[in-house]
Amino acid sequence: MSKVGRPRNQTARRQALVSAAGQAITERGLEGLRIKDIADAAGVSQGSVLYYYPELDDLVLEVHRGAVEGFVESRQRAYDEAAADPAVRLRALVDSGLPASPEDSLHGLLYQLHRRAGRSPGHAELMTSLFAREVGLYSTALEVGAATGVFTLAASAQDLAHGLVALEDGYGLHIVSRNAAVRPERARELVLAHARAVTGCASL
Amino acid sequence: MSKVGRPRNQTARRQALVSAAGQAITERGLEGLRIKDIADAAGVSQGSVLYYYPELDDLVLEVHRGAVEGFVESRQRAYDEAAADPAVRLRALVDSGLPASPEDSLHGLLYQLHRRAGRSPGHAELMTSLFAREVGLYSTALEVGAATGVFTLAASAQDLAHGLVALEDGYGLHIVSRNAAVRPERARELVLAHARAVTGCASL
DNA sequence: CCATTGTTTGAATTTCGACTCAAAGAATTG
DNA sequence: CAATTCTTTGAGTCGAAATTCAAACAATGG
Repeated sequence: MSKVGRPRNQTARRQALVSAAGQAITERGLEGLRIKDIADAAGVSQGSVLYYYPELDDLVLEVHRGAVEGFVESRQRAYDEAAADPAVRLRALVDSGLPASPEDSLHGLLYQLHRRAGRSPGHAELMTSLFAREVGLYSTALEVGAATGVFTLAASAQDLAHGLVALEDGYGLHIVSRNAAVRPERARELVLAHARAVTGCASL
Repeated sequence: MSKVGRPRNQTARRQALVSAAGQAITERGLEGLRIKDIADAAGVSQGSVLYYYPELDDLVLEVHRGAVEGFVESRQRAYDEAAADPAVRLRALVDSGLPASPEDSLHGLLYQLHRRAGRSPGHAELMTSLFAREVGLYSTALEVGAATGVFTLAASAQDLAHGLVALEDGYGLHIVSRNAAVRPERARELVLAHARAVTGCASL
């Protein structure tokens, strides 16, 4: 028995491919995604890509999963690293949620991948999960603020959190789509103004 | 001179092709768009499609233009046909701005086409123009309400209008992407709640 | 150091859809 | 109706990218 043969580090290779695919999608878009690009970016042959991902859709789904994970973690980190003051933390959340420019690659990638959601249940699930987690972050921030008396919420934390995430998504969509009327700085100001309004916290 | 030959109704044919292309995009997505599908939907041969649109991108741009135009007109109509009461009119705008279901084809089409904006200036321009016109509609509604004393605006009509459009876009994106946590009815309620908050108009 | 199995390659093949084009069909003018 | 030009067709060509595959290349166990 036990002819192990050669149990290589498949996970490492897979990880490299996912990262390479993300890069390729960022550069040429989902539509223009070619196996060759992924292979080149990862420094392997086309055959290797297919060896690990006979179904290319699985790879794209993995890219999506990775992007969602990375994004949520970065926001969680922004929240945790901000000073404990609820207003500061809420502001940190807002700052971490908008694309800094039309070239912001993580946001660009996420919007690209979200488009698949209408057609693919797997992607829809990831988008749903991202939304839920972002709502969770905002909810917590709002509730802590309310509990400490810094915020006076205009509605349930849940509802307000939904609104903030949707607002961010709307502005973000316009930013990455190069709508000249929506500049990142302006979007940030408007989201903050909205946050100020619904929390009754002037120091935001 | 003057051998007119056969000046057919090119515009009618073009219009038919644009409509057929819109249908094809709705069904298979921008990525999967094939000349054959357009031809089939229009009931002509592939050659004819190329005869009128040697550059397929031009056709897609035309689809986008048509979708934007149709959407803006439908909202304008919704606004005009509502009773003159500012609150009723604002509500009509909100109602006409959200997809009624994940299958809403006009909204679906628009989100699909907006994705090209990041990569194509022509599409970016259309998206920008749509945004500006929607903002215009909301601005007017808000200003009329403020002038008649029905609304008490929490900020400039411009800024509030931006916020309402972005909010709609954000929720709309989740709806067409089949995010189960964002139901059309709920989204509508939340947008209205936001409108109520920023206008101080309880009867909204 | 040989046997076994996992991995990688790249050339050959297949697939699919865009694009070409010559010929046929239709409207208009005179 | 003859001449002219616009329109339509669809079979054939072309090219790009996916997919296959047999052979070469490790790593590990014994």
